[in-house]
Amino acid sequence: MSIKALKGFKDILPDEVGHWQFIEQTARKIFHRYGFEEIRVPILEKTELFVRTIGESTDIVEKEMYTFVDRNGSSITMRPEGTASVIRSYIDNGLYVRGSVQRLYTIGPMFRHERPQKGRLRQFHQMSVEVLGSNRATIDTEVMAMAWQILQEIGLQASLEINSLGCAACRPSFKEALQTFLQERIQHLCEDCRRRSSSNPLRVLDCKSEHCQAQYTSAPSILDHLCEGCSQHFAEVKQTLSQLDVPFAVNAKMVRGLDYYTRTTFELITTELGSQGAIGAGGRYDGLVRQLGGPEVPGIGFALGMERLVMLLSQKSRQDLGPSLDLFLITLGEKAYEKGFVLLQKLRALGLGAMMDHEGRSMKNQMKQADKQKADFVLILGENELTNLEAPLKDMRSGEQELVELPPAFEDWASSIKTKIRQK
RNA sequence: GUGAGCGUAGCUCAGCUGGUGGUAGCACCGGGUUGUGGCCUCGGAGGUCGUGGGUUCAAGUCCCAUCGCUCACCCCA
Repeated sequence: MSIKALKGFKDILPDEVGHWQFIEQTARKIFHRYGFEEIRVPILEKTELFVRTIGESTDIVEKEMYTFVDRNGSSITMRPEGTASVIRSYIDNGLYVRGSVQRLYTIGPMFRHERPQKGRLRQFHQMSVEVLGSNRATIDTEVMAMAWQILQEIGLQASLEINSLGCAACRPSFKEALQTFLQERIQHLCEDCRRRSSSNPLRVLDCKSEHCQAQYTSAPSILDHLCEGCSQHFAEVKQTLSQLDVPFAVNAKMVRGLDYYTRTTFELITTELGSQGAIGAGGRYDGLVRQLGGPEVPGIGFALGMERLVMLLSQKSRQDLGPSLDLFLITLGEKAYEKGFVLLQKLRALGLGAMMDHEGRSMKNQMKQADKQKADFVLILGENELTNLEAPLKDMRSGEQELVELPPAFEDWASSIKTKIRQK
């Protein structure tokens, strides 16, 4: 029995890695355009970090974390999301002294022990972004506009839904109103909603049951309970999103799975991935830094799900994004192979992408390899070429080929070949 | 955690009411082209039919168990 990868853990194979690189490169380019800097944080953290930030009674913390005791007896966890670690690092390293506003992004694997399905793995990858140190609504808009632009430049479509969850001042009154509403019709609700009505009432609004949703059409809306500050903030977010021509829809029933969110929350949603429609999501978390022992610093961030982006992209385009090669060197016979092997290395030292066959395959086979590797040129080196000191250089796109002189001094071959290739 | 579906070549899959594993497609190797790719054509190699048990003269096919994968619920990126 051969050894298989763990359930929910997947290899990203050479054939698909081009999509990953394209998405990452596009995103990095845009992050930098918006003044974000990369930060790389550890994959393991003390368990306490996630319990305190994400929330003790969330699904993530209750049943999805890879948590274990290390050899020293301390409880550590493989990060289930990125924000907590970045905030920890921000406080840990006193990054607020670098400037009052920090714009950070990080890309890497996250781990959640869930039942795998389409678009949901146990190890998955996120690109996540945080802005720390500003509570202006325009920052919320800027961040959403950036997420929007990344999708556009990758060539994907999604809809942006936004909501406001209020703040410590106004959310309690909404929670109370909602709970009263739920109590009044508790017997009409599904089992899950009954349970949630006391443990996490906001969550019921997200219920999938049509019967429950019918009830909730008349439920109190968080947007009616926002305090003046939150209300103004949300109004400004909507207004500036429109000014920047970012299309959005308000979804007053949107709830997020992490407890730390305040005010603006948003999701980027697609209908083309089956049941896992969120390809990106985030929101504001104004109390979080303080809560973790840092200064009173507001923050906002979001994460994009790499696997989901890759899936969308490969559904859309079948184009091959793999790397190409400058030259494939065909050798015929052992003597040519030996010379060619040294020449190959010289070509590479000059900065050319170059490959050859090492298995003594036929001419036809070597041409096929050149084609498969997307070589721009092929140089053919056999007994004749070695004696005549000239070799055919074939342009694989046009099919044309010309003889290039091979200088008697072996060392000069590579640069003369490079010159020929670069001329084209 | 709950439910459903599926495990046959490296990949995607045929295989009817049990009766000798498919000239199947893609990929791979070779020939057609004594030294020129993509297209075409001919040939070749490649399998403990997931595993274990049961029924039967006979099991890829039926039954049971087990492992694995997938999708959905839930949750979320």
